Amino acid sequence: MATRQVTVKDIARRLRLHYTTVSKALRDHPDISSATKQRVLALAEELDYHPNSIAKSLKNQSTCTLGVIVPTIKNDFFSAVISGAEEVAYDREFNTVVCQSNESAEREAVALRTLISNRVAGVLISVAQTTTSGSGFRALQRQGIPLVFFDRVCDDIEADRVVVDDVGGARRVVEHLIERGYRTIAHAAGPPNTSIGRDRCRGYLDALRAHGLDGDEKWIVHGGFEEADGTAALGAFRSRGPMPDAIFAVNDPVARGIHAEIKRSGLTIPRDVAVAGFGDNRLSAYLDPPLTTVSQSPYEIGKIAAAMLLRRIDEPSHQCLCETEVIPTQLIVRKST
Amino acid sequence: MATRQVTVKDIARRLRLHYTTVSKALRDHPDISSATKQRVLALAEELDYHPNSIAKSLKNQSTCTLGVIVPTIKNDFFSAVISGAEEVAYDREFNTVVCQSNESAEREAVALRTLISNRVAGVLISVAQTTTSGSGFRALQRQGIPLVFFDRVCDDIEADRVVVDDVGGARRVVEHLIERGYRTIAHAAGPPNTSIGRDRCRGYLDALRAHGLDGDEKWIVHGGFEEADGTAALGAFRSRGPMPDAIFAVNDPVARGIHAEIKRSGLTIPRDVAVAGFGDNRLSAYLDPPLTTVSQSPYEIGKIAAAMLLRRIDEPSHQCLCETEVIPTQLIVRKST
DNA sequence: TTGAAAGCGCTAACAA
DNA sequence: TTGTTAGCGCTTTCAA
Repeated sequence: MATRQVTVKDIARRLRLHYTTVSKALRDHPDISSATKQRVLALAEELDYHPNSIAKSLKNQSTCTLGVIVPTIKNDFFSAVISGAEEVAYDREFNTVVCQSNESAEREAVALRTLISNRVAGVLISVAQTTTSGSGFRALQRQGIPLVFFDRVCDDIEADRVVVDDVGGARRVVEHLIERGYRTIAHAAGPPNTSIGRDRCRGYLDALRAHGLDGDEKWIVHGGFEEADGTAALGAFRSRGPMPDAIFAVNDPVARGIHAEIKRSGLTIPRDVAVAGFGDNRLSAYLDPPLTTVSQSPYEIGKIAAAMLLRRIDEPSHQCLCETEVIPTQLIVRKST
Repeated sequence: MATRQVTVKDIARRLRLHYTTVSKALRDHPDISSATKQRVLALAEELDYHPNSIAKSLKNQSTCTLGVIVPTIKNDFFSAVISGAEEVAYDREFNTVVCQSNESAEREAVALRTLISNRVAGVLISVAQTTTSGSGFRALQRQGIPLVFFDRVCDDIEADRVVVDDVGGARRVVEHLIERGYRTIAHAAGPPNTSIGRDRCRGYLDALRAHGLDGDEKWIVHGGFEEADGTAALGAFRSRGPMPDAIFAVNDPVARGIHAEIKRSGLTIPRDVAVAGFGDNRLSAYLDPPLTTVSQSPYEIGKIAAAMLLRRIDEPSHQCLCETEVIPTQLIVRKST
């Protein structure tokens, strides 16, 4: 135990062969006679040889590793995306290393540097809430490492993207509220510096406008993506006068905060206030009443994003024309509206 | 773009220094004059130099990477464990690569081989449901790579472990059922080849025995860890005669399957049948009625397991004395019992 | 204080 | 068919 790991040289020495011969034999190179190959393979097995992919990567100047950076993996959505991406990577014998930014731009930058240093073949990223500039991502591109954004994208940078139809999904759910007869519809919006925050807000406003309902600034409150932000948002609405008929939250956690706070204050959902979210988290179906929301297909997003990234890795040539894949959403109507 | 990444040699050439001098300067080696260091650092910055950790790893014969293998990351418990582990690793500037076995022993073996090939410094693992032998793990140890099991351990192998007090937790929740007056208490057990399946079943039997309630074989049904296994278990109980008073499930997803199926069949929880789980998944508090369960601290488990692993990595010397850390559990009583 | 040489494990190109 | 040489980017040891 704790003995140095066995290398091609160890095998070569024991077989009185040159180590390059062993190397070729192990990779089933046509040069080598099948008799030799068998001897080599047998001894490799016996000695418990494991090829050193670090050395291989150094030699090949490339790794078979995809980096993934997400705000957190403790989140239905991101963990499903990662699963999807990993699945695709696995089929191509690529590894996946996952980093969490914890919504911190600084930590995201560290992750980025680490991935560059590890010479990953490509990076999938959903940007942190506090990230304001795309300069860190440009560093990746300067190193020739392809980059695919998913879900939360960075606008000031040219790169492939996989996003859900945030504007459309938001519009759809707000239209649903309008159809149900709600008239003063508030929006617990996300951080305005995030793409999904902006887009979902735009969808909300689009829907109102399309139905001749003026969007009133006082019915929009910006916050983060957590449950606590929902609680805070409700407080803000309350302080601004009478309660709205309905509230559309930027995502399900925020909706959950609102949902809980409304119930806590003795009001009834949806009779007094209707609530809708975005994202269709696992939990949302179990709330009482269950939450109306918009489903995005995270597993699919992961698969598509990884496939896109692998395509870029395969053909680094036409680096210029960036694609944006928009994944359609689905309105999930439940009892909260 | 797509230009070769810059190396110490590039910096050296531009500065008319030897590349080893640059290497030392970058690492702030005392040999080098501060004037030179500054020039090197400045140019490194300007040229966007990123050290190649692959080369470094090859040279040092070691990486700063921890491998983590879990059945799936789409699971509260495992994703929280990973978060905890990553946190500890991050503080020590270690990377974390996460692999999913999807509960398949074969895929787990592939992950193990990959991690060995990538010469990770250590491995954290919670074994797949279908893994029967520990031989794959022994391969790791033969390579001198330390291994820490968490939650689902492998008994026929000597290694560090971090487990929750499965026996105690199960006993505690079953005792709670007995105290509430339930008498025929069934157990939807896990796969008998998993450590947690066996231990939770043992805790269940211990509690019954301690209170003079004979464990009857017909009240134990073995299955997997998924919601569907709960549905199946309830079917099995039903076919064996009248319903039990209470059912203790090996984990929360299984309890959820049972919970839903009981409601579907028109019975009331806990009046007709009480249900308890294990694990305190996020969802469980939101069921109607909310699920009584046992909380294990996954984030803590991850932190402790990673710390244990790092200690082993730091001091590979006393490889023999293996520790087992048992994390206490907490009974969470809710309305389902 | 800086430079030179060697080597980590592997592969590719070429030579025998 | 097998062997030789060189080099990937870095660090370590020793020499200048």
